[in-house]
Amino acid sequence: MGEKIPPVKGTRDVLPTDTYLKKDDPWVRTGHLQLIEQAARDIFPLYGYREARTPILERTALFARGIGDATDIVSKEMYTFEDRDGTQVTMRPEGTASLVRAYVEHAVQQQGGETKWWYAGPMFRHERQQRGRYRQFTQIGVEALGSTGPRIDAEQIEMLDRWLRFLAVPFEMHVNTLGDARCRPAYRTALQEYLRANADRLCEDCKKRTETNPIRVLDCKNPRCQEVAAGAPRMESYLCDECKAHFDGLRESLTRLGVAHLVDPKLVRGLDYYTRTTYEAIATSGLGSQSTVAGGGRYDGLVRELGGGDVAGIGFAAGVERLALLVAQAGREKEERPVVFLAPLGAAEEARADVLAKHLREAGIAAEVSFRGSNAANQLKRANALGARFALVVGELELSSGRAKLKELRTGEQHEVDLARLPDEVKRLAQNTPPSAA
RNA sequence: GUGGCUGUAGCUCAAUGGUAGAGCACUGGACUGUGACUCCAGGUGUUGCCGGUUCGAGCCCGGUCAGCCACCCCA
Repeated sequence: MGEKIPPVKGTRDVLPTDTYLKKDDPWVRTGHLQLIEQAARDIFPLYGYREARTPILERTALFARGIGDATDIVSKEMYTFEDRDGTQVTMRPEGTASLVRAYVEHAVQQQGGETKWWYAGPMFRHERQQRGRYRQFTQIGVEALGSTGPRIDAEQIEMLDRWLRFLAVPFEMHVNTLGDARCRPAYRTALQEYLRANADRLCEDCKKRTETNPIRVLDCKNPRCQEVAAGAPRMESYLCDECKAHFDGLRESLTRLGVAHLVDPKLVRGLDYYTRTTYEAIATSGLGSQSTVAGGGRYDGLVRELGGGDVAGIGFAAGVERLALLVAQAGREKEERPVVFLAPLGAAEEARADVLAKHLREAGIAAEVSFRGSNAANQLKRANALGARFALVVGELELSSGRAKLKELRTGEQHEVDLARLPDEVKRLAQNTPPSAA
């Protein structure tokens, strides 16, 4: 026997049932992911977003330039390697850069108007894993390109709000503004000067952050740093007129659309490309310290940075595994179970059952046949374990008479049916008695 | 990348340094053709891995790997 080959660290299997999963595994089933994805697939097109699929593998330069060299993601978390022809390639750590590359590559700007895309797929970051953080994880995200005003920001935030509320996830929507290329530098400088003057009261990390990413200091969990942060200059008072108008417009729109939100001046996003609007949906319970369930913002300079025109954009990305943890806790899941379980008692009956199953499936009814050649009791036990709604025992009597008893497992009630018309009979009975909630 | 905690059967867990066990689940039977309740029977382990201490290690020690939690960062 060969040795067992373990999975790569930080990667996980998602399986349809959890009877073989460990109890303290904060993990989820395929059904949880499917519920989340299906909801996105249903809701996003209502807002005009259409699906785009881009490669998982991209040139390293795309992320280095798009996300920012100095960010943690680019500087220490990317899965990067040299392709056989010498090209430096990276397994994507996020989706926005790729979508913008595709937008530029195909000169989508020439079509005019807004471009709204959504995407779903695996992302890779080499981080130490913990609850809600994995090296391969899944994001569902959207990007809206070609519009500068705050109304589209509000529409997108309302869409995220609707999606999360449909999923019954407990969350709060936080919004903030980071200013733009004109007013952010002035604020950054003022903040840095303030932080340097108070460096003796900052933690070691924040002393570094003062130079690399001073806005992050505002978000530090260290109580002493928070005291310093409390007295720091505020972005609000440095916003240029345009940025201030944009933020005011966003909040008005959100209120008009009925989106509950709170302004969070400490909301800072880690990627370099964000300007003006930033927002995050933060879980209020159920997750550990990785409680951001979706985050996004405006990136008005990114398209130009990646070789395109002067095109504004805004998008968000949601962590599907984090959502799934919450959906699992709420007990919500897309279920797939057989409607009819066929239990044949001998070789001739098995042959007939196989064909009966085919007829049921042709009629759109989920059917499973036993392949185990066991007695009726054990096959019924199997039908019950699978959660089937009906069981049909096929024996000599049924073969000769062409009639059988269709047993409803929840109630134990048996209905006499004509095998030649089995799909119709099942449909008729399924209508009369609603499926059990269990 | 740093720190803490934890690794025993598919799962949940026992086992004063002295023969590795139970419950659940699974499979079969009681019931030669009717599940969920009941009863009976069956099997499984390189005690994560490597080394050390010891007459003897699942237990003690060191290392390592993995998982979880937190820092950091982010989805």
